[in-house]
Amino acid sequence: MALGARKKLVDIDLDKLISLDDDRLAVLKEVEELRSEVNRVSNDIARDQDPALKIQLIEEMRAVKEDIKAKEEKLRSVTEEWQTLMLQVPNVPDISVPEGASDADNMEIKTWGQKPAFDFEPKDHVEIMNALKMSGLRARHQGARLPRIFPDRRGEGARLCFAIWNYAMEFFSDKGFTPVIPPVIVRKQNLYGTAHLPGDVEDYYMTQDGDALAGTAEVPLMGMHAGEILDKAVLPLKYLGFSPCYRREAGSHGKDVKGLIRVHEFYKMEQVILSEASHETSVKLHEELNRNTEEFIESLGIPYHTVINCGGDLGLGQVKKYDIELWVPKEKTYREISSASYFHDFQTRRFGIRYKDEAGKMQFAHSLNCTAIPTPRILVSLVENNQQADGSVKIPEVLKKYMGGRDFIK
RNA sequence: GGAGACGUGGCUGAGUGGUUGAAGGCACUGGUUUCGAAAACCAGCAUAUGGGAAACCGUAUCGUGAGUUCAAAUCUCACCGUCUCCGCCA
Repeated sequence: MALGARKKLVDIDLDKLISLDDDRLAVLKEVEELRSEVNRVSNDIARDQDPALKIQLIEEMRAVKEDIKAKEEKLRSVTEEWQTLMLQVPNVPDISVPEGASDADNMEIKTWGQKPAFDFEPKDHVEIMNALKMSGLRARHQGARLPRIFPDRRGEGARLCFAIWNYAMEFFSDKGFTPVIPPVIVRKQNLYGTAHLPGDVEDYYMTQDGDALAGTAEVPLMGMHAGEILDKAVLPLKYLGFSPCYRREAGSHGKDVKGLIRVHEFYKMEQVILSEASHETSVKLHEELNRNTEEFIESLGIPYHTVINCGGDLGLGQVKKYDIELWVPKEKTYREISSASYFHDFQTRRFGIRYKDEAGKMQFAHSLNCTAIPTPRILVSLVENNQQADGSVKIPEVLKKYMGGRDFIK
């Protein structure tokens, strides 16, 4: 655990946690012994017919009860402290995860596609989309600060989004995913379940009722089966969630804010899987999830590379993560478009999602998730890679039938 | 927004203060029977946690949390949720 935490650069005092746990168990034992006595004597009181003896026993138990109250209070405070620390304990990263502090240390493991060679000066997506009236991108959307209200997509821009959604719906349904349109107003409890919390609460938009707007469909989709005991035969459960996503991006410090790269409100299709509790299965499904999205991007013909995320770039619950990053010609760099991670039973323990195995033993399921497609971020690479000398944008073959059979947006 | 009803194990459904972790049924598991199956009959069958090699024992759990009591599924309060009717809206 200590090595795992160090690899993730998570600062946690495990020795303190262990000693807190010892304290907790010691007090718990005392409380349970006293409760046991009360239970035993209470039964005697019920059975015994002698009124005088009854009164005596009741008096005795009254005193024991006071004792219990004091010890329970101690148990409560120790447990609270213990719980707070427990929630900060990270899942152990896989041995194949490279060391590193930030996304700069992620390792490229694959590249695909031919980067476009333009015989004209290429424009960035803001210029292209403005010229084609695909969005209401204004000056304030091009600055160094992330605008609170983000640009719309209109006309061909809106149509292109629907084309992508429709195509993605078909593509991922064919791979056995059940489409779900989940609620995005979620209880905070669900954010603890997915291990987005405890973290920075400032990252979430909250409602007057204390609920949060989810930053990804992963949150409500995982919550769908909270507390359930699943039939093993239904595993793996594969869902394709489609939802708006809300992120305050409180800690992004003006990074990647230009145009449609990073926005507070976007739409995302997300692959979520609940599987049997087997490391081998998790690994297999993880590769599969990531491959699904790679295939999807390949079918759109956009050059990309895949990286394996380093320890410092992993979330609290993630065992391993791949990011797919698409080529952005104008910036001459790759931009993240997808994240595929698996969690073993880290999330399902918190949600209480279980099933009975062949031996009749209760098991916590494993969970995984991976971006299918985010809009509008995908538009950045799609538009820039497919731009033509005349300012038009070539529509990828697979999207044509959703764009009225046309070849270009002009 | 108004009025009422209700939340019990994988499901269904009894249970209004005292060996009730919880009757009965369904489902499931094992057995008897059968050439095999069905049916029938018999037996078993909640979860978490602490101790134990195990058998087993302790504790907690009847929507959630608090309270009353020697003792709570059962009484009180708050919250969450479901259902029905009315109103409003689409």
